[in-house]
Formats: sequence, structure tokens, C-alpha cells
Amino acid sequence: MTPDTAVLQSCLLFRGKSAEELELLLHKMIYTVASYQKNMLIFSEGDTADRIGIILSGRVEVQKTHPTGSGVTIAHLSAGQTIGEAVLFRKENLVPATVTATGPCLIMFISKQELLRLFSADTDILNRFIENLSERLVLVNRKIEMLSAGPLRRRMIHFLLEQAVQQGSDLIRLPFSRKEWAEHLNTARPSLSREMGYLRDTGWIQFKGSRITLLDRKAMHDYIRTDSQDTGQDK
Amino acid sequence: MTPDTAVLQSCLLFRGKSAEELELLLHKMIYTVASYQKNMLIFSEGDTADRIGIILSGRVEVQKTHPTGSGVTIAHLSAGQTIGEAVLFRKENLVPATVTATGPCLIMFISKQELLRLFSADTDILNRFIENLSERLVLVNRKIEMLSAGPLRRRMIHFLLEQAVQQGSDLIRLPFSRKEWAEHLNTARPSLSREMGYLRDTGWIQFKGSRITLLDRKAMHDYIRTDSQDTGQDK
DNA sequence: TTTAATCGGTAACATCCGTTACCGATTGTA
DNA sequence: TACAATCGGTAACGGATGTTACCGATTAAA
Repeated sequence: MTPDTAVLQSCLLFRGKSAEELELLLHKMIYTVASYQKNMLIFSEGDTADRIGIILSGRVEVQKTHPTGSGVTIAHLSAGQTIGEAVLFRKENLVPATVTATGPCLIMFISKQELLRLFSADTDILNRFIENLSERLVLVNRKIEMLSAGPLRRRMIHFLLEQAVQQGSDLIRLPFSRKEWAEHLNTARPSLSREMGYLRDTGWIQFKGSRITLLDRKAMHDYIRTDSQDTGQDK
Repeated sequence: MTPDTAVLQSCLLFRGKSAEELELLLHKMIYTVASYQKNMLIFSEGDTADRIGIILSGRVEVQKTHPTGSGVTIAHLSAGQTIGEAVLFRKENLVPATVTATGPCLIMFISKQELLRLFSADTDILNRFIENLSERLVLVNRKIEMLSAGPLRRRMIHFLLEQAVQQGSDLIRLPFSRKEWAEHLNTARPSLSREMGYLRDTGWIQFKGSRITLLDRKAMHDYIRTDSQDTGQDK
């Protein structure tokens, strides 16, 4: 199975390459492509990591499993993003989280050995790889920011405003279901619904399904930056 | 000021080099060394990152600042560890967190340009750099695990058990003050004290100052893996 | 279509935990 | 020594939120 060059171009590792260059590369490099169905394991916590995966299509979920059996979603990844690149070069190269397919998807794998070869053959790829790692680190840091942003309401507003900027509109299309969103915010779904009700009643938002409209961005901003005091999370 | 080679050897970037090799390297490379006093800013959130810092002595604190002015400590770093390496190679190379000295310390700076030169001159250094990034990513991931481990009591026990393993004893010496610990757990100090009292009254721990003794590790383990309530991200 | 299954909103209740305030102990300092 | 600042324990209070349960709507499967 041959990967779509368009997808690879959107992948940070190969960004900047022309379709032609990529075609050439694909012929010269060693890789495998595997397809997965919903809920299938791609990487399992504790596995030894000896390759990275590039998502060619579909979506996957990265979760940290708790000893209790429950888990927290760390990230949702989709086409063009990579998995496993964080542990590949560690001494203790064990996969620290579970990666599962949330739907049918195609993953391209490149071994560590082959990656090293690519690095020395093409410095661009190396640079992209490092860039990718950095990007990931920053992303995870944002997650921390989110988790410690204080009360649920504040976290929600924080997220909504972020989305509004990202989508360039006051009309937001949520990228996931309520359940997933709750997970993302590290809260319980009913709690989320309750707060959604509050925000609606306050007249700040309006929503139907996964479409949320911000009616009073200013007030929401004010709410977030209202400086009550705080010890490390706020209130 | 010339850096101590012993410290640099403990730095992941230069691990594996002999003192002689390092001496040689130091003569051939470009760097600066700066000293800081308690509470002085080393990197400020929003700065443009164009160099990495290596801690030669002392301790620094990495904090995420909230728009509200409050902050969460992401990490404490000490001699041999690096700062700024995560953003140096990003497109948007702005420092995402504030770094301050928690006491007098010495930092060695290496510019991005110079780093690149080192990479091409010495592949080992490049490998260490990637390894370092990966290490950092995993560390931050653990922080997430911590933050989303549910109720405070669970988070505390989680942390204590982790420390016991790390220190190889039931007698734990806390690496920070209560205030700092509370920050680390993303909670308020009085809340922490309250729970400490609870754990003491339950007979699970015993403590005086920064020394904590685990009296019933089994019970604590059981408590953590008791699948009662979790934050709601159950699977 | 009928039957499940899943999703999302709502409500009641109990608990968690942040806030505030106070106090004693310790430490640094004038 | 005395004063101020910081740290850590404790307690009361109220708000935040996890839990459970129920219900209608939507979707998938039979």
C-alpha cells in the first residue's frame, strides 16, 4: 500500500518536500503500512518502541491508563501526525501510553534504524523531527495549563475562547462529543452539562449539539481574567 | 567563568564524554555563563528563545503563568539539566513558561546557531539532545498523570508511593516544602494539611516536617486501585 | 419497524476542597 | 532580646463538582 503524498506533505516530518521529492523518497526508504479498525490497539502501554507511526488517515487516541483501569485521554491525533516519536530515542524506550484507533485508520511505520539513516541522508528531515518533538512538548504543556486552570467553568471558557480564536469565528464547531470533551477537561459529563446550562442561562453562549455560539466574548474574557486569589489553581 | 566539567558530564547533552574531551570542547565552542540570585528571572514567558541554558549549579523553577497572575509549577530543575531546549527549534519559538532561580545559581548558555554547529560536528551531542527532549516529554506526561489522578487524597497517595519506590524506603524525605508540594499537586496548602491529617489519623502515615513514613503501603495501594470514583474519564 | 444502545440534559445529594482566619513554632534580623 | 516574616497545622464555611438516576432523542442493529 502506498501512502498518499499529500498527507505526508502535511506531516511535520516531511513538510517542505514537493510531491515529486516525496515519491522519490518513498521508493528509496523502508516502511510498512498497516490498517486498523475502531478500538484496535496500535501501541500498548509498556511495549518496546522501535519505530514511529505516521497517521495516514483516520483518528487515534492517546491515553494514559491508570492502575484502576480508568484512563485519561492525553490527545487525539489525526492524519499527518506521528506517534511514538517521543520514546523512540529514550534509553528506556517503553511506550508510556496506549494508542488506539477511534475509527478505521491507516498507519505508516518507519523503524528507528531507517529513521537514523534518513536523518543523515537529509538534514531537513532531522530538523523536522526535532521540531515535531518540540511541538509535542508544547502541546502537552498546554494540556497541563488546561488541567490546572482552576474551576471547571473557567476551564470551559478558557477552552471555548481558544477554539473561537482557532476557528476564527464565534460559531464554534466542537471537534468531539460531550463525553470526549468532558474527558478532555478532566471532569464528569453531567458536570459539564450543568455548566453548559449555566453559561446558556447567563446568556454567554448558545448551543445545539456540537455547535456552540459565543454571544458575549467580552464577558467571558472578563470572567477568566477576574483575579480572585489563588494558591496554585484558582477560584 | 569556566564550567565544571563534572557537572557537564552529568548533563544529558554531554553524557558519555570524558573530562578531557569536554575540556577540549569547551575551548572550541562558544558559550556564556551567567549567575543569578534567588527569584531572579532566567527566562520570561513570551521571550523569544534563541539559546538553551544548562544549569551548572543551584535550582530553578519552571512555572506556567495564568492570565490571572497565578501560576503552577511545572518542574524544579537542578544542576545538569537544561532549559529552553523545547522551544528552540519551534517555528514559533516563544518561551511558554517562566523560569526563575530558587536560589543562587549558575547557568551556561549556548546559542541555537552554535548548537547546530555542534550537532553536525558531533553526532553524539545530537543524539543526546533528542534523548533529552524525549526525556522531558515523558516527564511532563507524568505530571499530567498526576494532575488527573482524581481527588486530592488519591493524588497524594499516588505521589507518596511513587516517592517511596524512588527513594527505596518507607521513610520518605520530601524534596520540597508543604507550600511547594501543594503547588505541585495543584491544590491549596490547607487542603493538603487536612488530608495529611486524615492519612495520619487513619494510621497510614506518620510525619514530622519533611520526613514522612509510610506505615501501611498495602492499604494505600488498595485505596488507589479501589475503583470507586474517578474524575469521570472512566473507560 | 422494533429493540437496543448510545448520547446528552437535568436534578438531588453527598463529598471534595478552596477560602479565610487564627495560632504556635521557627527563623532571620534589627 | 524583641520584632517581623514565613511556615505549617487546624477548623468552620460554602461553593464546586462527582455520583447516581432518570428521561427523551438519536442512531444502530435485528
